[in-house]
Order: sequence, then C-alpha cells, then structure tokens
Amino acid sequence: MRVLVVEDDTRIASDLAAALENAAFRVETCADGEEAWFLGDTEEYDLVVLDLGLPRLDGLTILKRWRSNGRDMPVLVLTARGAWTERVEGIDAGADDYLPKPFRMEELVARARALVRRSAGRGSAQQEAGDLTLDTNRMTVTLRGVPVSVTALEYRLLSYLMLHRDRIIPPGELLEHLYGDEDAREANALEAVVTRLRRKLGSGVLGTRRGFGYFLEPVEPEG
Amino acid sequence: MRVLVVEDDTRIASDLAAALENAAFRVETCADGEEAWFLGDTEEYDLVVLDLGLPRLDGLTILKRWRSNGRDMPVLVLTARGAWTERVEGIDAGADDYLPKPFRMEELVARARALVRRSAGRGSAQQEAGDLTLDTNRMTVTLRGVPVSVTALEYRLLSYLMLHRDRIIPPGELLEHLYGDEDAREANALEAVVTRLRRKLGSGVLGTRRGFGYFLEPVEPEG
DNA sequence: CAGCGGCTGTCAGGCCGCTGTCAGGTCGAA
DNA sequence: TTCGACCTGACAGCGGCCTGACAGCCGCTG
Repeated sequence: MRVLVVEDDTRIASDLAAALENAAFRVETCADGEEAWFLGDTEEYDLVVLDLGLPRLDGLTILKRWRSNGRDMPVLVLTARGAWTERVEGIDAGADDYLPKPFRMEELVARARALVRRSAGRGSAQQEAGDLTLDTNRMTVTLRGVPVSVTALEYRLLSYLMLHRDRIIPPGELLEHLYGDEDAREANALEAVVTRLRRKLGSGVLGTRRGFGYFLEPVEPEG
Repeated sequence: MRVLVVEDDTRIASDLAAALENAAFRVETCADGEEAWFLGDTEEYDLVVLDLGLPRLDGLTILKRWRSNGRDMPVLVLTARGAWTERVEGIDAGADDYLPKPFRMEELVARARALVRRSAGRGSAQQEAGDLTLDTNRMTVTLRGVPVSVTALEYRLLSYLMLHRDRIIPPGELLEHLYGDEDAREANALEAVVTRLRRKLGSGVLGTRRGFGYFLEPVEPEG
C-alpha cells in the first residue's frame, strides 16, 4: 500500500510517516501544495493523507483538481480544531474521510486502513482471490484454508496484487510500490520475491503475463 | 487503557488520577469545559470520568455534543449528592453510569473497570488467550491456572495485546500505548519488556512476527 | 538520611531470518 | 535461431529482534 502524506509541519509529517509505516504502508511525504497536486495527479497512490493549510496551493483546491481530473484514490483530510466549515468543504471537494487535529495516530491508522479496504470494495478484513485469502488484521495468508507463512515484503506484494486483482500490474509499478523511486532496486529483486512466493504458494496462484506484469490467478482449476 | 478525568476541583482530580493510575489506567486530567470537549472529540479514550460543574462549558452539554458527533466511548458522570435530576439528564445525554459525590475511590475504580469491560464487549473480568488469563479486576495474570507475578508495565502490555488479540500489533503502536507520543522511548525498551515477560511466561505465549509485530498465541499446543 | 530492593530504560553484543545481487538457465515471441 | 523477459539457486550483508548487564529512579525501611 502506497500512501502520500501532504503536510507542511515537518514534525507532524514525520510522525504520520512513522505511524503509517508501522502499519505496513509505504509512505511518501510532501510539504508543498503545488508539488502535492502534481504527485497526486501523476503518481498512483492507494491513499492520500491531506492537510489543508499548505504553502503555494491550498489543500481543498488540490483535492478539487484531482477529482475533476478523474483521480479517485481515497483521500483522508486533516482539518483544524473545530473548523466545521472545513469538514463540509472537504467532503464537498471529494474527501473520503476527515480527521480533526490533533488526533491519535492509532485512529488515523485505523481510518487509513478502513479507507483502503473500502476502496478495494471490501468491508471485511478478509480479502480473497482464487484460493488465496489475506487477513489484513493478522497479516496472515491462507491457501485453500491452509496457513502459509510469508515475510513482510512478500505480504506487501500479495496485498497490493490483491487490491488490484482486476488488472495486471507491471513490474515497474510493483517495484515502485514495494520500494519507491528514491531507493530503487533492480528489477531482479522483484523477480526474486516472486520466486520465493511461488515456492510457498505453489504454481497457479501468482501469474505472469510476459511483457505486461504480474497478477493473482482468479480461480484455481482442479482441487 | 486510557482515561480522561474532567474535574475542576484539583484535589479531587489528583485523587482520581492516583486511584485510576493504581488500577493501571493511563490518566489525563482536564479542568476546563471547552478543553474537555475538544479532547473528548479528538482523542481516543477508553473511558471518560466527567464532572458536571465545569467552567466555560457544562458537563452535560459536553456529553451531548460528543454523542451527537458519534463519540461513543464510555462516560462515567459524577453528580452532586441527591441531585437526582442530574442523573436523569445525564443518562438522557448519553452517560453510561453515574456516581454521586462524595464517593469511595474503590467504587469509582470498580465502576470504571466495569464500563471498560462492557465497552470491550466482555461481561466477565476474565480475559483469556491460549493458556493465558488476565483478571482485570485484580490485575493478576495466570498461566494454565498458575499465578504469575507481573509488573504494572508488563500488565499493561499484556492487557493491550489481550484486547486486540485478533490481530498483530506493530511495535510502534505498542510503544504509543505503553508510553504515549510525548515521552517516546526507544524501540529497545519494548523489546526489553517482552524479553522479561517471556522469562516469566515461558515461550509459546508472547509471539513475534518478524517485520509485523507482537501478538498473544491463540492456543498452546501440547499440555 | 542512608541503605536496599524492585522496576525499567539504555547499551552493547550477537543471532539469524530476510532480502538484494549475481550468475546462470529457461522459455516465449518474432 | 536469436533476443530479451523472466526464473531460480546460491550467497553474503543487513537489520530486526533477543538478551544479559548495568545504572538511574523511586518507594520503602530502619
């Protein structure tokens, strides 16, 4: 899960980043309004945490522009204390949830998780694709009901494929989601992870479309 | 367990805080109505102890506002002696329990515990996970029926893991609950607590998922 | 006040699971 | 056949995690 944190207060931003990283999100932060708008418009995020008071370009304006451009990722807006008008405006502008400052990090994380789940079209902590099931609470993976032990990195890969199980994910997008552009790994790192996962899951779960990317097999023929 | 004490009499407030801290609550106090409303609206508490006579904003008004905003944490209202109208109003406003002043600290603590248990969806004071049992009344821990002596910090760790035993708790979340954001400890402090607990409980009780966090083992294989 | 003991955070050291890289091998497409 | 995308086993380094030791703090006791 890739999340963009737009917050100009560096202390809050780093706290947010730490909390979200603990929740297995991959976090990028941005303190400038113009840059935030550009990032949200061009990059693929699973969630955006958006502060309203920003230099150069206001958060509400950013959000409206994204929506009018068809960007539909879930956006969690941070509002100032008691600023009721901001809430209304934020929801009008297309926010999916809001959280008044100051807030507890656990609550933010909980709402972030809920938004990501909701955007994946699932209200439950269980996500399924074919014979594979992810439990986002326990961070466990089961295959045909049998538990499979996976590492944190492997889980993040599966989790992302699960969220976008309706399409094929190019290797570049996966690399970007697992690591980020800044500390880029070679493409082979991803292939290594895939190989290890296949050894655990068997074939017929993690599919490849040569030249396009990876995906989760929707159904597993034969029992 | 995090509790907010709203009381403008500083002496009563400090007594309350001392008693609740003895009962392993993490206590925050507040003497001002406006501030209390704000805190309860934005922070996550497991319990609020609310005095009705407050400067700037009346306790009942605060409570009504919280409820209308969807804040559903348990609230224990302190009423003046014999003011039965306040009781009715308090319950109408959404109080979960009330206690007439003056009261015995033991009774307050008992009711506080009961409220927290009820809100956690458990009617009993016993909470179990695998071979481990917590008695939230007596703050004792037993392993396979054998009492185990744990410190206050260790108990709070176990208590939090017990409350969320359906999922994996990241180290950051545990640190935040044990200490709070303000006085942060190094991650190693948590690891030290875990090591000491394991020495007391043996292996197979407090589990680690590398890269994810800690959890209570649901079952203990072999007797 | 001095001594003592329990509690707990920090430090240093070490283990080992995780993971990126490398050097090949395999397979599909043109 | 050739090329490049992809797979795979081996391996080494890193870092998450564990642990014993130590010191500071605090309450208790004499």
